Amino acid sequence: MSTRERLVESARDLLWERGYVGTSPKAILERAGAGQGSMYHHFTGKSDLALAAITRTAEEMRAAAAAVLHGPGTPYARVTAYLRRERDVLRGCPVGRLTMDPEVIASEELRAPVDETLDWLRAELAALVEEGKEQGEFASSLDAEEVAAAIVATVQGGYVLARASGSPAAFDTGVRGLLSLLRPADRGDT
Amino acid sequence: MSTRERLVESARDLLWERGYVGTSPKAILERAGAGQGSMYHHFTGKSDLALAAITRTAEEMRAAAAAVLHGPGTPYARVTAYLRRERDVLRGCPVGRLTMDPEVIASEELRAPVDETLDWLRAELAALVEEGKEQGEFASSLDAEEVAAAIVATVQGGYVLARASGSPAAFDTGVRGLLSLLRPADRGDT
DNA sequence: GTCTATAGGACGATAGAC
DNA sequence: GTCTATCGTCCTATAGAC
Repeated sequence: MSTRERLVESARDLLWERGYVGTSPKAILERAGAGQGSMYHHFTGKSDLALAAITRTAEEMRAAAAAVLHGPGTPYARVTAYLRRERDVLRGCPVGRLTMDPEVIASEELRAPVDETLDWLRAELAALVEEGKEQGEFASSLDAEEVAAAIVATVQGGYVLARASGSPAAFDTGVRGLLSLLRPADRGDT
Repeated sequence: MSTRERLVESARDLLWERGYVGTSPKAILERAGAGQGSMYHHFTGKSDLALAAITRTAEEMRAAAAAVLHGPGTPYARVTAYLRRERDVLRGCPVGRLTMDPEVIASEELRAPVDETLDWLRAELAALVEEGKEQGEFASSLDAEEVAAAIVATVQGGYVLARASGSPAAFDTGVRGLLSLLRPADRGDT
């Protein structure tokens, strides 16, 4: 792996773990096994490297979500698969956690990939819910955009509950609650 | 207000805005208009002051939530009132945001008030949902604990969506989605 | 109880050798 | 392209005067 590549990957790890404010260039360089010169050769500074890292993380997250959302099954089954897919729950969402970072939010450039990713996810889920409504799987009274926002919020908030309690169980409990509310009336399974 | 008091209030503001990692003693002192000696006289250090600040924030949050949750109305009405109560949405949740802070999560002492507050909120909502089930307002098939977790998660995740998009609207959209899923079948209003 | 002075190290960035 | 040296500032904490 090239030095540039190692820098981006190290920044991704640290951004996930400690956020932008909590991540120093020095820590990134140590993890990447590179000197300061390498970083300032490939990037203009901390924020430029962070942008590359965040952009890649956002891309990977979209790809992973798309794999499940565009998978097989009814809309409800695909929403379920998305909510239940394996997650490093206690590490939190590598994209969503950045919204709590004051310097990410203050920067149009750094916030953009975060916003776009969550917005894309919401739109994908909204399309899926809409499809479910057409097939009669979801109540026609539901607003697909609203329900999609609630789904994304439950996932993001699930990470908060899990990290607060120190256990992934809280995430799963919330997801089960949401799924029970979403469950088509004519189904009795779990 | 005493110097000690001003220190705690300044720390609360900055912890909310920038988190633990992003808040320096110097910034707290400047905001409080105090010298370093004052802080180290009243507290053993940054984490001790942060603990006092977090504890107070947690207490205030519980009191504010209790006022709505123990208010008048049916269980569904009270859940609605809780979800729709006025919030500084773009500032995020002063308690929940701390879960994204690596040093808060790493410290049993700092994490405890965060965990207890969210857990208390979940239990309060669970009791309310249970009450609603008994009154026939919520489906008896629902698990109160699970639904309560989904409600808390939606709120916490709503802050994430709002901050990502830079607009409080995303929070409200998610809340409307959750409320539509929770809404008793025999009701048709909004 | 509050102040200023100071410590020793980390912060983010730049310079210049190789 | 990568390195080390250095800059000026900020970090958290301690010392000691008042």
